[in-house]
Amino acid sequence: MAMIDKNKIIEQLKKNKKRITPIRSALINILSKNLEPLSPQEILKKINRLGLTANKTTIYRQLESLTRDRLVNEIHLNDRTSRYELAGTKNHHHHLVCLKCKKIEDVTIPNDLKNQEKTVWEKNKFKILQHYLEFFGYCKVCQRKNEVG
Amino acid sequence: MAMIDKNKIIEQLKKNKKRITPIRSALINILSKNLEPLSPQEILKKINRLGLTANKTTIYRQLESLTRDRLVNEIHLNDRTSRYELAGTKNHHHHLVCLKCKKIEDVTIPNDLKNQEKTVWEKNKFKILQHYLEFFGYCKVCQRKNEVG
DNA sequence: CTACATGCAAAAAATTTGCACCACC
DNA sequence: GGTGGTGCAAATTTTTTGCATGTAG
Repeated sequence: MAMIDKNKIIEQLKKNKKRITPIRSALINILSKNLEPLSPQEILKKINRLGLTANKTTIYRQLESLTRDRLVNEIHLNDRTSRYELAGTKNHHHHLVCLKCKKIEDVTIPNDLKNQEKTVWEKNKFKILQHYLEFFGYCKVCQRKNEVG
Repeated sequence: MAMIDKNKIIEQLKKNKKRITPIRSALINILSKNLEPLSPQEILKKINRLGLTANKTTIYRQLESLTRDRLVNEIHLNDRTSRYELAGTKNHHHHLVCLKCKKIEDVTIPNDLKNQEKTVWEKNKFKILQHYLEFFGYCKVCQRKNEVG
């Protein structure tokens, strides 16, 4: 998976009258380099590790703003924090969360949930705009480490 | 959808050396009568409304205990709180979350995600133990209220 | 310059922990 | 009567808000 095209994001930000500040830039960099969705705290740590001292409030506000602009997606896995990943430049995908090592992989599914969504429409007349689908289990590596419990 | 069989739960609780206290009983009652997954606060309010004054700590501990015993499932939708629903007596299902009125419906899908899970296995060699699938959109009622935005 | 961003402090919300007391079984 | 269960207070964690100040465009 190649580096995500940051220019598109910058362009979009300018269009929305958002400035390219050091912190926002770093945040987008971090999200684009990380394959896993990150929590605000994780992002904050990574930013601080770059020498940029950012305040948690700023991170929350950035993430909120970027989510509103649909440049970032907020997702909820089975822990009690929100997680964020770049949107738009990534294709629609789902996550494989390893219950052992906590690693999170992306996965795309051909045709995705078209059939299921059709079923839901027919059954419930519910108009689906989006779905979240997350899988939990054991990754390739952890399956090998003898027992899984 | 009929009333959920509480006897099974009671039985299971006894097997696990858990007592049938008024609060636990009320909690299970509430979860069994509610079609939507509830947050700890919502549960607390409902319990208090029954005249039972319960402490939030107790609710959290009950939910943790019941989740450990697999009598209750903890799920995360797109708000920032955990939600709980009875497990076991309900079949595997998913949720339709209305973005307008916030109502949550259950939905079951024939064959569920068998094909998708097969694909994931073939692609990633990830051993899936469970999945969460939640749909977001507009419910039948809210679709009618002219515009959706 | 000026609208957007940031930092700081403080509040609010969500969750956890310690300890003493209480009550099912 | 002994092992859970509960309440209360306080600590922690997560998220939000208000206000003064800073800075990119």
